[in-house]
Amino acid sequence: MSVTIKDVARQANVSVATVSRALNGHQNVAEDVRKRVLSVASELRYSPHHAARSLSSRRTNTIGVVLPDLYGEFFSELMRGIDQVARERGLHLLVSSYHGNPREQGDALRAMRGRVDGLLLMSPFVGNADFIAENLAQQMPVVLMNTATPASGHATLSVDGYGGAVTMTRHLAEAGYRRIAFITGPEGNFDASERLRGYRDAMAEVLPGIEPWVLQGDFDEASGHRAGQALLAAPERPDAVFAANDMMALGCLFAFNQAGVRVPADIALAGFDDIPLARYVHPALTTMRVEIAELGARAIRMLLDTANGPAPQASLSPVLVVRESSAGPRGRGEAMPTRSG
Amino acid sequence: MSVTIKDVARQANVSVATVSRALNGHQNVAEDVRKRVLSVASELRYSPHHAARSLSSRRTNTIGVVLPDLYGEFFSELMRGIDQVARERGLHLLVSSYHGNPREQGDALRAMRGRVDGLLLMSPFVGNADFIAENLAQQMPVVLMNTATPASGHATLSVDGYGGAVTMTRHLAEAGYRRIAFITGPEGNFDASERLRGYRDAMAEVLPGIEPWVLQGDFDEASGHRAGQALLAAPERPDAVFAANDMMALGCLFAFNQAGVRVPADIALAGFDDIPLARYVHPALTTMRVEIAELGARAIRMLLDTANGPAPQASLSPVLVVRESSAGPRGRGEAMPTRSG
DNA sequence: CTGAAAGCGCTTACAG
DNA sequence: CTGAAAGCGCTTACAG
Repeated sequence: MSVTIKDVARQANVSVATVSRALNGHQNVAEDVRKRVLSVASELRYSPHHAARSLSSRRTNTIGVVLPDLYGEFFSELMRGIDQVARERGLHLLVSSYHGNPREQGDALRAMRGRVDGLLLMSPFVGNADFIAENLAQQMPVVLMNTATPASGHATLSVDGYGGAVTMTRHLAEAGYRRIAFITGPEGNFDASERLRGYRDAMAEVLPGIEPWVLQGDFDEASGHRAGQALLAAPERPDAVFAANDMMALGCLFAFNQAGVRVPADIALAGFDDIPLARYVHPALTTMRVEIAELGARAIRMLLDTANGPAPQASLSPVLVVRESSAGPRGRGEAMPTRSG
Repeated sequence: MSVTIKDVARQANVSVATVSRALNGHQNVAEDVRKRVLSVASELRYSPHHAARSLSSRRTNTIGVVLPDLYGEFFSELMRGIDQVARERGLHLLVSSYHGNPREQGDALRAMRGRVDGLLLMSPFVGNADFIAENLAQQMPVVLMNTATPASGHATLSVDGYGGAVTMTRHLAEAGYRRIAFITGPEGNFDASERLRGYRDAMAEVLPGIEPWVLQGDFDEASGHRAGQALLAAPERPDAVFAANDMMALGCLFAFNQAGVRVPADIALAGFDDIPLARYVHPALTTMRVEIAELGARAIRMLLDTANGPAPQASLSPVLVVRESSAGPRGRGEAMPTRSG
């Protein structure tokens, strides 16, 4: 058996109540008693039993984080932002991912009961507001990240994918590209649909004579690679490709490299997210920078600082980062004037 | 207040003991009673309070994972392997990272008490065996990953960094390279020192007339970039660079690209780990493949399956993956016979 | 097959 | 400032 508060109390000749107070820094403990307790505790290598403590105190000092996935740069960065704030405030994180499976998401959500004081949830499935309501414990404070939940009454923090896609599409058009293909993310995904919507609206606005050209992807490298190959096999190739995220843009770039297609001389390329890798590939990738770590940090602060007021709703605007992969088709960065409109 | 086992018991007209048995799938519950209990529980959206359950059952169904860091492809892959096995066995993970800070490592280790049934620990500091012993709860089952702990009596699973570095150094020598520089990892790091040792021994063996050439790095991209610049500024440049991990190799590649130095025509390059990115950069990176996810999966299986027998010690051998970045200096992959020996 | 009761290791009013 | 005691929400021998 490991050492409990009783062992410390016995050894220090005080009650368990006093040990508890001394260890938790309460003021109503005599200084010499406090010292004795602390010294006995450290001598015995006492460490409070977490479950017991949280059962009686009704607090866990832990924040739950439920994400669709954990792998890849995006989630890695997101966790970094969340982790840093948690650390500053002395909180632990209980992380759970559900691999896109709604049943597992429900399990994960329910498994958080009695383990966390609040929840950060990313659930980018369109139309799952009811699902969230059903699986969320009634009183659990929560902040939804990049989650489509109209009028859910929950606090939300999102990346403005629509605005970002508009900006990128305009940039490509202004750089002189016309046949701009778009590789979209998974169906039913909130981020994916927002970015696609931005691409379509911007195309209609700045290149009204040109049909939007959309290829299906699912946000991973392999799907970008397949889309790249499909584009090369098309009767008429695009002169620019805008992928809904950087991972797909990299897969696409790989396909172009293999086929000997030069970027941007033959086809320009752009992504979305600005993962660290984007600047290391050759040519470096033009993309929309999303401050992913900042998204995580702001979400957890929102959770901790929103006492009982109305649920705040906020969004982060991505920033255009122009690199080599979208240098103008007539030379390096020489933008052709837009003929359209 | 949220709904507890008492509410379910009252509503189903049975005792809490029976509810507990029904919910936990014990056999000694009448079928109709079980059905009634389950239906009431789901109707009430009952979900057991984790802390209470683990306090009384003395099991948490949770495995603790304590890592130096959480960011980057290596840890992402490692977590994927661990997570998959945990999922298969219905276990949760409590993940904690200590950012290389030994005090935080001690905190993380002690914070696991009463929260986990077993522990996976990666502590790549040389000579920290005492530290681990002091901060590990006495009876806690643990598997150490890539941790230097001679005769610690704990189960360990490691990557054979020494053997891997020997293999890579021989490969470069056989491909005809002579002035092979090595970018090493952080001082006092077990993996780093094993890889460096392999490089030195292999150099002495296959290129006895040539001085080893070691640059300091710390396993991240930026340090590889700095090392690459330092190498380019040297009076006589190397004809190959072997970085102790892929991230530093990528940083180095970036420095070479910026300076217009061609890889492998001017200088060959090799890394270690085979992160997913290694095949996406241009030119694709020669490296030692470490099955990182497999390392995690095997470690957790070791933890779960090692009942009370002697602590097993195992290691994984990396595999040489030759890609464009180390094509022979006289042409594509034409290896020059080794003159040495 | 079922229930009453003890107990897991803490925290926190309540008295003093 | 300190202690005795109740209680957090469960599980599990122990009886029956």
